[in-house]
Amino acid sequence: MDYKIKSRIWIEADGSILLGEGRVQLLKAIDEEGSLSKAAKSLGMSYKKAWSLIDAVNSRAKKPVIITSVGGKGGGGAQLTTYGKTMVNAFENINKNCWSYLDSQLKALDL
Amino acid sequence: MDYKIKSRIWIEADGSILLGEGRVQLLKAIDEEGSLSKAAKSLGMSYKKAWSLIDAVNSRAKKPVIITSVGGKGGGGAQLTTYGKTMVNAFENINKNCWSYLDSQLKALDL
DNA sequence: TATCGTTATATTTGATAAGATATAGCGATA
DNA sequence: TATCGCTATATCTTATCAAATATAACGATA
Repeated sequence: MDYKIKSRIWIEADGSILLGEGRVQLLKAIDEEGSLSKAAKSLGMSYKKAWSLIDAVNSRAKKPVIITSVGGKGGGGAQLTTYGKTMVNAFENINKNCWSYLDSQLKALDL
Repeated sequence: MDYKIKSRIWIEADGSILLGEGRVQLLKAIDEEGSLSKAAKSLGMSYKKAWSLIDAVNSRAKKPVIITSVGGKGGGGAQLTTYGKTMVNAFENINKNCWSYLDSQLKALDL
C-alpha cells in the first residue's frame, strides 16, 4: 500500500473561480453536444447547475467562452468559442503536467 | 484584472486522505504547542475536529506521525515524530514548487 | 486519594451546499 | 400563429458537513 499524491487546480478571476475541472468537463461536453441541456444530461448533472456554472464562467472570463442562443430552429443551443477552446486546452495541459510533476516528486522522496 | 492559477495538493493512502494543507498546518501547530488542544485553539479550530484529523492521519500513515500521551504531569500532550516532521517538510516543499510551476505555466500562455 | 489539564468519544444542533421541481420566455419554422 | 426544444430563473426541499455541547477516562503529582 503506497502513498499517492493528488491535486486540483483552478483558475481565478477577480477572486472567484473561473475554471476548474468540473467546468472544463462541462465545456467539453457542450462542445460535443451543441447544447447546454444535452451536455448536462450527458454528465448526469441538473440543467440548473450547468447553467449557473457556465453563467459564472462567462461573466468572469475576459472574453466569452460559451455563446448561447435561445429560440428558433431546434430551440436554441450553446457553443464553445475559440477562446473557450484554447482555455480548455491550456487547462488540461497544465493539469496533466502538474500531475506528472507531483508524481515524480513523491516518488523521489520515498516516504 | 488578471487570471490567477491556484491549486490544492494532498496525499492519499489506501484511497482516503492522509495529508492536506489543513492537516499540515495542524501538525505544525502541535509541534509548536506540544498539545492538541492548544494547537486547536491557536488555529481557531474545535478540539474535536483537530482530534479526528490527527486520528485519521495516524491511522493511515505507514509510521506514527503524532504521539499522544494522556494523564500525568500537565494532563498529557502530543508531539510530532521525526517521521511526521519529514512528511511536513516534504509536503510544503512540493506544494511550494507546484505553485511556482503553475504560475510560470499560466504566465507563459497569456490567456 | 483529590486535583489538574489533557486526550478520547458520543450526541445534538445549526449552517451551508446540493438537488428537485416548476415555470416563463424565446424565435425560426411550418 | 401554433409548435417545438432550448435557455433562463425562482422557489422549495433535502442531504451533507461543520460546530457546539457534554462527558468519560487517564496518570503523574502533591
